[in-house]
Amino acid sequence: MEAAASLPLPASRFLSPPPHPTPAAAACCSRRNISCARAAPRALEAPQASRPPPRPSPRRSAVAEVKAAPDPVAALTRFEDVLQTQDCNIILRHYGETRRWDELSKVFGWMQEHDMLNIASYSSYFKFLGLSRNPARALQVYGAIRENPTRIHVSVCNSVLGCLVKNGRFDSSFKLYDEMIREGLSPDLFTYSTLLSGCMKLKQGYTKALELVNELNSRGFQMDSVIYGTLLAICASHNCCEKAEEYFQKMKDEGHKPNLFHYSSLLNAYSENANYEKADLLMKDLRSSGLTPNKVILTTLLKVYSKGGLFEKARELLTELEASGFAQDEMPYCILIDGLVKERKIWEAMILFNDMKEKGVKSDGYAFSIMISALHRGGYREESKQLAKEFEAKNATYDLVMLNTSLRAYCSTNDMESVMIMLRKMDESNISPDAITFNTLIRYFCMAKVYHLAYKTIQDMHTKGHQLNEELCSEIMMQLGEAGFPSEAFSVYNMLRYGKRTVCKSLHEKVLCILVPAGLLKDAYVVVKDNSEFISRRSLGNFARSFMASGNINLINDVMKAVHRSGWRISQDIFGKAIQRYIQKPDKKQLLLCLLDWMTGQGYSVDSSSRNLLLRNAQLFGQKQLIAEILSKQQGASRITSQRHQK
DNA sequence: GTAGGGTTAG
Repeated sequence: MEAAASLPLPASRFLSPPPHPTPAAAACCSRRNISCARAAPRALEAPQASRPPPRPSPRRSAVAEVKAAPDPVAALTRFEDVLQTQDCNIILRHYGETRRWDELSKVFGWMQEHDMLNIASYSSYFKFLGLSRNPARALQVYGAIRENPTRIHVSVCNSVLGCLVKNGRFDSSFKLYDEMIREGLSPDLFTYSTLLSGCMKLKQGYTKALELVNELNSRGFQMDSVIYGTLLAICASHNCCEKAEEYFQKMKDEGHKPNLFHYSSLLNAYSENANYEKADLLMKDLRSSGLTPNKVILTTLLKVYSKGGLFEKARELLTELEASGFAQDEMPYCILIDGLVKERKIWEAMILFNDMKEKGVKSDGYAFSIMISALHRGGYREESKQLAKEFEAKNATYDLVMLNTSLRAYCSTNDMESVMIMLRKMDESNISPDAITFNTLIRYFCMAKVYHLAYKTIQDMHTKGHQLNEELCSEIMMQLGEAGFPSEAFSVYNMLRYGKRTVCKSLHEKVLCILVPAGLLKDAYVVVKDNSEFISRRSLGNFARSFMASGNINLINDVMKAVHRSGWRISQDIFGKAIQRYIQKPDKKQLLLCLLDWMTGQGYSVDSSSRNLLLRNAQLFGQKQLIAEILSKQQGASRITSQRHQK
């Protein structure tokens, strides 16, 4: 404070004509938290023509100066003796309302350092952090609040929750809400409408909304028109048409007059099932209640007709929309074009699309993407690609859907150059690919037989956390195997296997049939060890024989056990191959003895040629006696087992 | 001047 006062301040800021009231009086008023402007009885004095206009109070002019300052923090520091928390809040809101997020955070930080935060500061700041898409910062600031009364203050809580919901962090908003309740929050209707709006885009949103409605009822709250509005929208987006009707009626019964938003939500709920009879009745109700349908209502009605296949009525309505100037953007056309396309009236759709263009209606890509996809689906690949090119020539901006749509059109006509242009556009526009993008590319690379690119794309897709398409990837796994890339094939297998979903049982055998001929026996062993029950005897046998012949000798016994666990009786020739391997490596005698012991335990025995081989070479192991004993024990055990089998 | 919601197209 002292430091600030000693700064070389420009004289004009403080030495302007004496303020009214005096600084001392202002300080006195502000300490008692009385607005100086109100305390001064200027309004009662008859204004004289000759009197100068009243001067703003020092606090008000300080606020004005900070708002106008190029560096708000420096300006705040200059006025820190004058400004109070509510003044700083005005400044904070100013930066929020003018969307100067950087200054907003700096002002908040300054207030924090100077211990000048109150409930209103937090509430406003969280609201603006929501608008500036910065929920992480809101959580950080909220988490740092130590005082419990502030932490559980209802408007602070509501604004943090609102910030999360606005940014799509629905799950964390519900979690945080539970925590707030545990800490002592008493929610109000604002809290509930905030949380309910989070249910709109949630998969299980309707169920969650019901929970919240029950909770607010049990706390003794009455639903108001805002809550009903949110609920109707939730019903519409979750295809709960009857529930929407019920709420609409209940709301009316409780004396709330529905507005156009309520009507359009219910109308939208009717459009999902194309319930045009009810929609027509609702329109009558709307008009008789004195409301006038607006663009959105009429466009939603068009959706009802279009989804219901009532194309004549839809066309009439579109003409009406055009006449009212409500068809200046492409949306109503898109609705009708989409309806026609879904009824396979693709050429009618095309005619309407061309009409729209001739009328000079600008497309941001929606109408184009509907037509491009429709042509592609209908097998009109070249026409589809031509439209993609037309859009590309007219429009510089793309979004993810339009990029995916164009990409598919180019891929299916094998236009590699255009594919690459689309990928570059994607990079330039900072658009992250989604699962559709990846699968389109993977399919294309596979079709074009550039398997290494298909493989790279699968890797990329997996790294970015997308669920792989099993059918497609397993096809590429096979192709990689055939093309001589068994390690890559195995890597695709692992990405599928260790992705979240369970994989098709036949996948294991497929990869095994790639790994074994390629000599990747250790990888093959990994596959067999975990999935032997899904692998055919034939493939198991091939694997075991190959492994005994050239697999890692230290794993031979493990492989035997794994194959045995599948329920398959290991054939003699496989044991024979294993024994030949061991004889070549006398230093592995312990492993050999283990194998022979294990065989005895499982009722296996070596055949006569292996037996002779062993006895002949027993001195190599220096265990002639021991080996002879084991073999004779094995024969005895085996005799009993085979007798048992014969019975 | 602390906090709330909702409508149409790929």
